[in-house]
Amino acid sequence: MSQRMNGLPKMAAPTGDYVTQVRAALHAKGMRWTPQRRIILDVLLQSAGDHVTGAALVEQVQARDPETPPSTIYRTLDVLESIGYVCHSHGRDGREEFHVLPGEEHAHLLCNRCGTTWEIPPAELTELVASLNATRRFRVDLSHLTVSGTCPDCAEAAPA
Amino acid sequence: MSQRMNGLPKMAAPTGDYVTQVRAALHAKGMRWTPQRRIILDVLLQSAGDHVTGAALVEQVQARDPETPPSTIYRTLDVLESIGYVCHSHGRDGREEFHVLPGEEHAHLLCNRCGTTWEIPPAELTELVASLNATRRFRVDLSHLTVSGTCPDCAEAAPA
DNA sequence: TTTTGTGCAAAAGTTTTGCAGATAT
DNA sequence: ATATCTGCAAAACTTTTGCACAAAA
Repeated sequence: MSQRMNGLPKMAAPTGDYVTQVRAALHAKGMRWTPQRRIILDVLLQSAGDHVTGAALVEQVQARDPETPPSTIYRTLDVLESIGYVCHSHGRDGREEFHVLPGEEHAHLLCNRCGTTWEIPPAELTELVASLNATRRFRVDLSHLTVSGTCPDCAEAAPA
Repeated sequence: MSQRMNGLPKMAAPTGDYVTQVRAALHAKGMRWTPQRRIILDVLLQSAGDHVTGAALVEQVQARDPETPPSTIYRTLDVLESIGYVCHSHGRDGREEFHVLPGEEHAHLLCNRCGTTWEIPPAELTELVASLNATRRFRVDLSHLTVSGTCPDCAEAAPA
C-alpha cells in the first residue's frame, strides 16, 4: 500500500517531536501518558501516511506487547482522535482505518484493483472545491475525500 | 436523508418495470424469483437513490415479513449485486450500504452534519476526472465517489 | 424432479462495555 | 491521594456459513 506514483512523493515522515507533542496534549487535558499509549502511537507513526485498520493495529501492537488487549488499543485510538492526533474513516471492506494526522489536509486516491492509496494535495482539487461551492454552496471537506478508480498500472495490466 | 437542494431534482423514481427486469435477469441465469426476493427488491426500490445499510434493510424487510432471516436478505443482496441491479459500498460508520443501480453513473454529496445526501451528475465533475486523468493517468470511478463536507443549511445553522 | 433458495442456528470478525484493580500525576 | 487507565471477560453488532428441508422451474 501507498507507494509512489508518477514521481509524486509521499507525505513527509513525522519527527520524534510528535511523541512529545502528543504527551503534552494529553497532559494538557489531564490525561495520562502510559507505556501502552506510547507503543500504540509508535505503531501509528510507523505507518504514517498510510491507512491502518483497527484490527491490523491490534495485531501490530500485540506483536510488541502481547498483554495489551484490544480494548486498550481501541480506547487509546479514541483518545488520540479526541485530541486531534489521529483520525479514522472506513475502508472498502467496512473496517475502521486510522492514520496519523498529517500537517496538511489532503484527499486520497484509491485504486479499486490493487488497493494502493496515494495522497492528493489540495492544490489539485481547488477546482472541485470551488465548483461545488459555487454551484451548490457546499463546503467540501478534503480530508474525508477518497477518489477511487483504476491506477495506471492496473489499467495497463487489465484494460477494461 | 436525500432531500432536495438548490432546486436540483432527485433521481427519477424507478418504474414497476424494474421488478420485471430483475425477474427476467434472474431467470436468464437459471436463478429463481421468490416471495422473499420480491420483498427485498421492493424495499430497495423504496429507497432508490439513497443508500441503505445492510442492517437497515434487514429491519425493513423483517417489518414486512418477520420470518425472513438475515441470511436470506444478505444472500439476496449478493445475488442482486451479481446481476448488476444493486451495488454496495461502505458508509462512514463502516456498515455496508446498498442502493439500486441508477440509470446513470453518478457521485454523491454527503453532509457530515445532517447526513443528507445528494446526487452529483457526472457533468459537474468532468474537470475532476479530466484533471486526475491528465496529471496521474488515473481513471476515476464516479459511482464510488462521495464528496463530504457541510451543506449550506448546516453551514448557516452553525458557521464553523 | 432436480436445482436453487430458505430458514435456522451457530460462527466469524471487529469493536464496545463493565468493572475491579493497577498506575500516572 | 485520586482521577485516569489497564486488563480481563463478556457482549454487541453486522455479516457469513453449513446443512436439512422447502419451493421454484
